[in-house]
Amino acid sequence: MPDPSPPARFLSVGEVARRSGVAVSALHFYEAEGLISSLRSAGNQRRFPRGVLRRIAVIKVAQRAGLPIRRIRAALAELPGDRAPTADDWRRMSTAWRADLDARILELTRLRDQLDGCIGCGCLSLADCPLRNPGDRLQAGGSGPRLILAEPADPA
Amino acid sequence: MPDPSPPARFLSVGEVARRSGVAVSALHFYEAEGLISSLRSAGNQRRFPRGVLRRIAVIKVAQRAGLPIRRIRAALAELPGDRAPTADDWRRMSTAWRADLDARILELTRLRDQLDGCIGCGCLSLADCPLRNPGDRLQAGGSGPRLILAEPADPA
DNA sequence: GCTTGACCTCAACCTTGCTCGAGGTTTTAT
DNA sequence: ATAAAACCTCGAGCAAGGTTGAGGTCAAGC
Repeated sequence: MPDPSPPARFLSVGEVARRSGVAVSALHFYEAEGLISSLRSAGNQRRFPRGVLRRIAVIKVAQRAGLPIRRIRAALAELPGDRAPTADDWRRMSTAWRADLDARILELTRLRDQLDGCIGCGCLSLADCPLRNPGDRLQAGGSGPRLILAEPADPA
Repeated sequence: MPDPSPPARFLSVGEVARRSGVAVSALHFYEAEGLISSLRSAGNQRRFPRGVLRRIAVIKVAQRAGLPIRRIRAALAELPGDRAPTADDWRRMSTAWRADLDARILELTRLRDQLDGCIGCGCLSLADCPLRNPGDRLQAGGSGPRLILAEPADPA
């Protein structure tokens, strides 16, 4: 085996766990989900290329941003598995995620502003409160006021 | 039989579902979780006071803000079940939620700014990248994943 | 007075992102 | 050579926030 003083080219799952702060079970899970991949030793133990640490860092950032595994997998699939990612690789990925982040931030900010506007007004009970009609979702109805306060049964 | 013109004082679960846009099963769930409550008819069917619609509106807003059921239940517990909530009731509740929203918005915004600063730099692989060391160790990832506090990332 | 639809309870299942344990093998240290 | 630590697979379980279905009851219309 190679001597341990220079950084080993491959890492065991335990080392990756220690260095990344991610549990071994999570690494197994990530591999099963296709977020990371490994070679196997003669005895069937995982051997991760060092680049896996960077991939895991990416995964953690993406999770902070609230992205689901599917999206992360899709993004990572664009990154090269062998060579180090180029600046362009990062840019594409982070740009896509920025859009997600922007959308989430915008929604929360709008909600907060509406909450501010509604503080103390109690208008949640009214049909025209912006908080109650986030996306202008108006249920289609026949005739008459078909908002929250409609009385008769009105099956679609 | 009661004439249907004046709004009935009590609503069946189906009516509440229709008017609130929440599934009957979810209403059962909310009741089991203590978010809403009902009386029962002679035949054991749920009869909701009209105020339940407002409570459900509150629940939906809180969920948009990303609050877990526990927090929503705690907030609703402060609201009067019988009389209509006062302006002060709303203010207390929305103020508390605003703090949550602010925190979430702040975290996402910071993440976005860091992502901008790191676009193309590839520095995720380095120990001093701000994205890799959020400073605050709070990285609860939504629902499901447990809180994993930072371990010493490669101190040796 | 019967049929239909809305309602009841309770239990099982779903999805996401993992963790935990059993039972067995490999690697490492002495 | 051996003991301990690390690793393997596979299945079950957890937590949140519900949905779905079975089996049975209630209420309303004709």
